[in-house]
Amino acid sequence: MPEARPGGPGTPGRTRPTGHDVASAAGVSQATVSLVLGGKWEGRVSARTAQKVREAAREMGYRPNLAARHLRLGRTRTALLVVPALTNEFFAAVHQGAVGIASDHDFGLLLYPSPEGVTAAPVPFASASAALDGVIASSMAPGALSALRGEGLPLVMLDSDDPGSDATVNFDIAHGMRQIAGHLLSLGHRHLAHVASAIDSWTFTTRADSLHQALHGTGGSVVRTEHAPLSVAGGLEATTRALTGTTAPAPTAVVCDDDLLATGALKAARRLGLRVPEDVSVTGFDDLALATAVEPELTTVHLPAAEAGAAGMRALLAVLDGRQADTELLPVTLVPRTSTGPPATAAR
Amino acid sequence: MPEARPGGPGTPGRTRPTGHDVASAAGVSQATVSLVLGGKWEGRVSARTAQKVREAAREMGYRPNLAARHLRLGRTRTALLVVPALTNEFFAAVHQGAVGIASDHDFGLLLYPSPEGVTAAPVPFASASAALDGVIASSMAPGALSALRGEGLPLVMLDSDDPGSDATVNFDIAHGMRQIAGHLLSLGHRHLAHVASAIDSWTFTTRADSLHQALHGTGGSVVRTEHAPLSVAGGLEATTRALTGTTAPAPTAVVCDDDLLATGALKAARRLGLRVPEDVSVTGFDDLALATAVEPELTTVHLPAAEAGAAGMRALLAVLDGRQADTELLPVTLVPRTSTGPPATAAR
DNA sequence: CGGCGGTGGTTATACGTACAACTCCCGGGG
DNA sequence: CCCCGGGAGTTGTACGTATAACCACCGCCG
Repeated sequence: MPEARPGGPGTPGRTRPTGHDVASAAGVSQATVSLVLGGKWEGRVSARTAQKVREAAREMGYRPNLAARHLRLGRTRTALLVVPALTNEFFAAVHQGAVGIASDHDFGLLLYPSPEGVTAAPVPFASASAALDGVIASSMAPGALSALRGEGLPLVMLDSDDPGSDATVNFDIAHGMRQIAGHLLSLGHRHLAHVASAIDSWTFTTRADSLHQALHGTGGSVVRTEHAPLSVAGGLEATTRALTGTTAPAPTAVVCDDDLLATGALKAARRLGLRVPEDVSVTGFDDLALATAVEPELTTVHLPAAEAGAAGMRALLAVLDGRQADTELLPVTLVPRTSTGPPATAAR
Repeated sequence: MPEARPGGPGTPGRTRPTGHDVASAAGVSQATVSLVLGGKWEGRVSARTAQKVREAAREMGYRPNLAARHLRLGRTRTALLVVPALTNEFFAAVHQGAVGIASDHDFGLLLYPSPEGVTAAPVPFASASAALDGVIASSMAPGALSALRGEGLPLVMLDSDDPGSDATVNFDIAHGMRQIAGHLLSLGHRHLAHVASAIDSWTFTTRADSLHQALHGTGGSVVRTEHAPLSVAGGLEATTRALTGTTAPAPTAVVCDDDLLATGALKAARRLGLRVPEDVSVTGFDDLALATAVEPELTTVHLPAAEAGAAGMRALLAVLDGRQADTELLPVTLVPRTSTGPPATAAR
């Protein structure tokens, strides 16, 4: 009893050719088509037949129906990338890196930009995308991924110390902060202000810890710490507090947790009538495009964001292949620009 | 003859429950499960049975297999968003808007960030994602989508005049440029420089045309036009050329095609020893976060990028529903900030 | 001359869902 | 008393693919 075509009678247009169509065009069976196009025909199909099949497929513009393949194989070749707010250029770069590797391996990459900051609402799976082979989560709080955990999906974490993941990709933050500290110390700075993110995530606690450890036993120290939401406005306010406070030794440099905060710091200095870097030095972190857009350009630490996305995707593919995927630590580099210089009171 | 489970014997873990599992748990047939969970059981299944089914489904954590559903229905509830370079915050916002609407309607949204500028390489479909219901393309040159056209997929274009699309969403650029022109004229400016994008796309030819039309018959005019790649560095160079040229009446304001160029213009002015806005005014376009990050903050035109993404997704859904989806024109608003002011030589 | 292995395919499922068509049961009207 | 209608489910496909299992043919060896 023939059933009405799901496409319905309202679809007079072209229907895409299937493996059966290719088969009859080439005078073989659908199984042979699948074998040939799947690449595993060595010793099962003659070279001449294989050629005939490939030709027919090309002429008809055949492309396999992914839904059918996914159903058959139980895998979808689709991964999900979870990031906090894609409007931060950093995560856009992460995505770009990941999508590059993904499409190299015929993988689709879905993107879930978590609505708010790092400790976002749990990722909603019941809704859209239940057909995933794995997940890459960037800078997410462990809690936000509890819904994921239950799915038993392979999970790769970027920039996190979550122990529940199958693989991890991190930046060498400690080294970056040592570079920042070393740079400022060598310029003659001893008293630093730290403008830190108010978000209590591993990403930023690590940055704070690394800064303090880098200064340990060097004669330099953080004389003031201010917390701020991760934005230009936040950096402006926090820096204003840090520079107008009544700390005994006034800070001669402001170390910021990222470039947004550092940009705010530049604005704060200007409004306070301070010149950068003559009166106060400012450093950022991440090396966003913003760092070279502002004046003076920011001394900052470059994080290879795209490379992190790529590494995350590679790690996920490795896990899906059953191969071992270990923790990876990506190198970072200091980029000295014009927002830092010797303090006016340089004691040399 | 029972076949080995595709998952293979290497998967000892949990397999997800299927509609059949739910059916036997509830003591009904799989068809009934599908009916109830599909929501179309009115008059076909008793309320008590429906309740039983829903309960069983919830307890077992049942979620339908999307691949199977897609195969059966011939639709995938997945769309593709094509943007030029996601690292531009503007397109990140477009995506955010689109993904919001998409997930409201249980749609997945794939993202294809075209590697280079607007007139990018044709979108590669043979590779990753052949299972799409429709495409939204933002600021893409018509040529880049030729591969798409052949697919016969529903296509919504953002910020383009491509006639081949099923629906279009545009910004009211003409109004924005009239606002810019009016603002500068009322401040007393008569001689303007135009720093335009070197990219020859509808987006930017429209901006140039609108500027000239807005000035027509007002006494103001563009005395100098410089083209530049769409970046801060490009804006810097082009503005330097525009301000050091030997045009008879020197421009007192620089109108830039977007905020990146305007940021470059600020840097150029500073390097030439000109104060903004006392010696020269600068305007941007788009109202990126960058506009308030720089000093002085940019007078610019706000484009509702997220709303455009949302409108595009809504239009696509409408087309897929067989409803008519017409061209939509989104309103834009001038945001006066501190990068504009009366010219020093204000002839009033 | 019979059997045997290899070459070159084909046939038959099964994946999980949505839905058309069928079945069964029960009450009421002619 | 028989048939009809409709409520409540069930049975049977079909979507397009990947692959296990089967099979026909041919040449060759013992």
